[in-house]
Amino acid sequence: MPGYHPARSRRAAERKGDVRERAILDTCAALLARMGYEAMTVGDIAQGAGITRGALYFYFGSKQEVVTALVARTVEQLWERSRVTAQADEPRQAIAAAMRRTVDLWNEHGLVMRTAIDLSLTVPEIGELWNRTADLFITAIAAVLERAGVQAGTEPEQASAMARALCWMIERTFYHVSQESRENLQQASSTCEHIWLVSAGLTV
Amino acid sequence: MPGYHPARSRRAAERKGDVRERAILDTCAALLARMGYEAMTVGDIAQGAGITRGALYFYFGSKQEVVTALVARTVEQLWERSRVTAQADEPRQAIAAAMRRTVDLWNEHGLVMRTAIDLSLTVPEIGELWNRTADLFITAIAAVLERAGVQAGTEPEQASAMARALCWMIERTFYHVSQESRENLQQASSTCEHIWLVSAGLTV
DNA sequence: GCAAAAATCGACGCCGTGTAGAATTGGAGG
DNA sequence: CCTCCAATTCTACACGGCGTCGATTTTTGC
Repeated sequence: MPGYHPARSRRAAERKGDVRERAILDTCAALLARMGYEAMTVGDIAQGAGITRGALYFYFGSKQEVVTALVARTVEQLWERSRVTAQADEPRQAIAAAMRRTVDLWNEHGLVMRTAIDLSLTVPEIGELWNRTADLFITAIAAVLERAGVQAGTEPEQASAMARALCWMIERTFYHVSQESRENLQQASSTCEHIWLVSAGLTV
Repeated sequence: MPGYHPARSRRAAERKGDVRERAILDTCAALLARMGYEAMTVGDIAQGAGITRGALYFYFGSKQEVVTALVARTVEQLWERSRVTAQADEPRQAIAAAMRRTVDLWNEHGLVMRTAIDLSLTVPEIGELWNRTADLFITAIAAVLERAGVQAGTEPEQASAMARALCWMIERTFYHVSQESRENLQQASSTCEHIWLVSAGLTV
């Protein structure tokens, strides 16, 4: 494209900075795993990415912004995947499939998801991101419940309210158990699935 | 020994320091409510308690220790109360009573409990405290499930595993909703109660 | 009333954050 | 090849919070 006008901004095409930016986020994820949010210092991230603190502040305004970007990157993958996923129409299968996907999700992104949950309170930006993600799940759960015969609505015994509670149950259960072994995660998943089934009125 | 610096050791009855210590914890709770853990500085707590930072460090070794003490104080009240509470023997009533007590609990101590949950990861001491508290609840829930006919055991569809998931559901639901209104808290409680009932096989 | 212990203070050093401005690189155009 | 502008990087600095130390004042026990 000879007549290509970049006009402005780094978004032209793969500047050096884009690579660095990714390197920073990757390093951040690694350090997050190794020593946790509090202990991780901006200097550590910079060093890990092969630059100095000063250079890092060219890309991100603060430590929080770095982590927010990391969470955003991860969460967008989730949204992407959930948009693609087809909805099975038989409730029992839908529930089983959903729990299987959830296990994969936490196996792959457990660390970042835990961090997102931890920082939801202190970093409003991350809280917003995570809320939107949770709402996706709640809506999906509610849809399954309704298809299984639970009355729609937000009253305590209706689909929306129950979906919200079930979502928190799953989130918290996986949050805890994903810090342990994968076997436990599978077990916990089965338990959640069972409660979800029973709540949908699908008792054996 | 001039170099002797006890961070926290007194055991004769009601020294002046005991009053101060309580004042510090009370101030800490107030500040926690007004501006949250991160924003709250050791200087703020000291000032609120009418002393200087230096003096505060005579009572507590760090900001974390202060909050840990606050959580410990609150949590001990919970243990006290749960020990006193009689166990109703009819499952339906037991569940209703438990949820009623949970609502009271979160209305009264919601702030500190939320803080405890938030800091469970970063402050091991607090995590330990909160885990022990959660175990109390899990055991209680499991007992009710078993009395309602759910098979005892830790396999996915047995009482212990289900109790754990239900506990996390309740914790997380109340955690979120206790930051909002009391009406919502009542609603959420009903939802949790319903799911608990259904999980116990007590449908309608 | 008088030592010893308890409690308080003010100042210091450390570390991490975020900012400013100077210095370097890299690629498009003459 | 040289130049210029923007992108990128660095070094140095100021700020603020944390935890420590030694000195000082207040209580407490006898």
